Amino acid sequence: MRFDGPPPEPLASATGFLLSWNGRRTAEGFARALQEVGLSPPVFGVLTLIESHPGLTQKELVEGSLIDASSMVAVLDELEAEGLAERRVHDSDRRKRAVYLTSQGKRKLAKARAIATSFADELLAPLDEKEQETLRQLLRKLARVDEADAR
Amino acid sequence: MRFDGPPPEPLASATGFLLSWNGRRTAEGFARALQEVGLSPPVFGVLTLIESHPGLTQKELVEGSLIDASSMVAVLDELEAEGLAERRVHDSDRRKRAVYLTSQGKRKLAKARAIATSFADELLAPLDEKEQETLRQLLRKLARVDEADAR
DNA sequence: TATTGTTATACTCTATAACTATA
DNA sequence: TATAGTTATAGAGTATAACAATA
Repeated sequence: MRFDGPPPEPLASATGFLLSWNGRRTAEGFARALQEVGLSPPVFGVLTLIESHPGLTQKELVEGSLIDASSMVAVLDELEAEGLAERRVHDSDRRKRAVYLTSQGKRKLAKARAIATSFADELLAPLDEKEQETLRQLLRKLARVDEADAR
Repeated sequence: MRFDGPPPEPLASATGFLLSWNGRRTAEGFARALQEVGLSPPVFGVLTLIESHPGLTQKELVEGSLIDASSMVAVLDELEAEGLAERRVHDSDRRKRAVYLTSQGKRKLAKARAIATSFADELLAPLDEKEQETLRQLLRKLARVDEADAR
């Protein structure tokens, strides 16, 4: 799909279409930006998740992410092959693997996060700071993020 | 990808991630809703485009949509096979095909539009009307829709 | 018998490049 | 020689189901 120009009318007046279009454009730009450090968006997401909860099992990573079990195997294989994360056998249950970042993984994640932030700044440049914050809060509400926190 | 619950923290605090996540969820829900009338989102988009500009050539449809030339062939093949649109040889240039909706295509589009509208209502239900309008305008601004109009 | 992780496989979507027919 | 449309093919991304190891 092409994202060089604005989305075509008459669809561009519908909020649902605008959500899809902006979302897809964001995802593709984000993926392109992350290629700089050789990461894909799912890999970046999993790195982020491991950092905030070191030692999660693969199953827990699957539950806490948007990725299914077999894709998680591929992601972790890649992370291990590049020395960014490691699977350790779980203490009490040898079926389980506890996953940790290596120090190299932590450094890579910091780099990737900087790239993601600067990409987001560029993406959101058409909006001033107040508008950006309004958008963020509306999107959180739409995704029901805060309701989930309140559970 | 799963969209049953809210997106995982800590990513859910980033506007860029929220854009991708909401966009993808919207696109998938929209696709599921359209299955009711046997249409895919690209097919729906092309139907909409033909309706607003009857007689466009395939090339013009490609330029006015987000779909590349070879995918457009597949979309139009499908529309013709189902009797929703037809390709006519262009008057002055026999390489070109001018594309029109059939009356059946117009009826189907009306049905699909009703489904799309009711899906969007449901999707946007967490926001009140004023918030929905704010979101719509922020997304248009982000997509630079109005700037393009002003050109 | 159930669960964790793995493998093999198939499916959808889209992009690329080669081909045809007309200009 | 260039353009409109078509066909064939390949690639990314993801999902499904069968399988091995362990509980």
